[in-house]
Amino acid sequence: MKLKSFEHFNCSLAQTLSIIGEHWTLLIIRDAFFGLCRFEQFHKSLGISRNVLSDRLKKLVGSGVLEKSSGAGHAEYRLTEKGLSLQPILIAMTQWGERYLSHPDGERIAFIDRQTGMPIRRVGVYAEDGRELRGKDIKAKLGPGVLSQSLAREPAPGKAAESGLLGPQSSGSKSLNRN
Amino acid sequence: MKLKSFEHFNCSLAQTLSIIGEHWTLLIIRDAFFGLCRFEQFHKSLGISRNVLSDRLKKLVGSGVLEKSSGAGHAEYRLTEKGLSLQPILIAMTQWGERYLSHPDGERIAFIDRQTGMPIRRVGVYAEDGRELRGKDIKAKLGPGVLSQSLAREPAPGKAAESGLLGPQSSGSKSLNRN
DNA sequence: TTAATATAGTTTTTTAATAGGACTAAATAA
DNA sequence: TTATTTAGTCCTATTAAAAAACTATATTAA
Repeated sequence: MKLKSFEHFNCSLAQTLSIIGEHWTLLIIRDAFFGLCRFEQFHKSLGISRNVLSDRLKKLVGSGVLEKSSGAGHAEYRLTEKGLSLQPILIAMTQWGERYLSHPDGERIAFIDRQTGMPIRRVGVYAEDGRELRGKDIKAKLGPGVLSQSLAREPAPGKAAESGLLGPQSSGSKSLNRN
Repeated sequence: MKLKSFEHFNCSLAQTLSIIGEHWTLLIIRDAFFGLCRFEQFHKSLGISRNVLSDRLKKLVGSGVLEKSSGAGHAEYRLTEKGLSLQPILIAMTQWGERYLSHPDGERIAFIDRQTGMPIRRVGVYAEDGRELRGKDIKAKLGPGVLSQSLAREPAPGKAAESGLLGPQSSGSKSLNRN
């Protein structure tokens, strides 16, 4: 059957994954952050099949993450503002890999504040006053984008409620953590 | 052909994707953050095929993101410390979706500091002194985990250099942005 | 001008992964 | 004992990805 898409879930995470969650997509974006912009560059850098690369670039242009310019005889793909805003996600994932999948020879990559030369603060969840938050320090508050719909619509029989994605209790605010 | 795995790239992001980058995986983890812990709960919540769910749960246990306990007659899957540390990634992706894929009825989800009741600071990249950094404010510094290997090993002929993933210039520190 | 090369794809074939449903085994409840 | 719940496994049809060959266009070299 056709690969199930996440874009019909009324969930910001699921819809984000429908754009950047496909195989290869985030590595293409990563290369774009490192300055690659041409088809052959992505192909060589990643070893990705040309047909898949072609498909992914089209989708990324279509979703506004990359923009294509066919200026000087050859195509160029560059990150838009929307694409540049993925930077915290990429860095958070890289830092997680550095921490939990570390290389025996030591650190692979660190991110430096160009202005001061100091390492950046670890990407994490911080309170407005700067405290670092984790697990049950944080709760998720649902807004009208999910609540209006979940009150108005009945889920199709035999299918899981898509708003039910938010957990067993379906309204109010929930801990983003066990218990 | 077999789906190409990213785990042999010497790259923290690629290896992280080899663990959490498969179809459905991040939504399973999301549900685990919302307190779901049983096979049938994930199946119903997501509408995922049972065989795929079984496969993903096994892999997540194998990589230490979830732990399985078969205590009270039924299996339970719970986030480990390693899994809980994915929270900033999930929240950053959710916030990106809120911002760029917004729902017509308004906000879907916001994250609240339980202690103060205030919204959390947006997950982003911050300097040690608290300034928010973006694009070319940040540079990537390569460490021994990539440099020692890239000096010692020659890439296989006909294959892209895996350390070449870090862009056209292969050592020193690079901007994590175009320019 | 013609030939060679570079670039950006498309097409084709093979194989693996997913969707969906049926089935199974064990434990629990009625 | 029988029914039900739970956590899977198994099977089939279809889709997506890998790999390589091919095409079209533009640029460069002879």
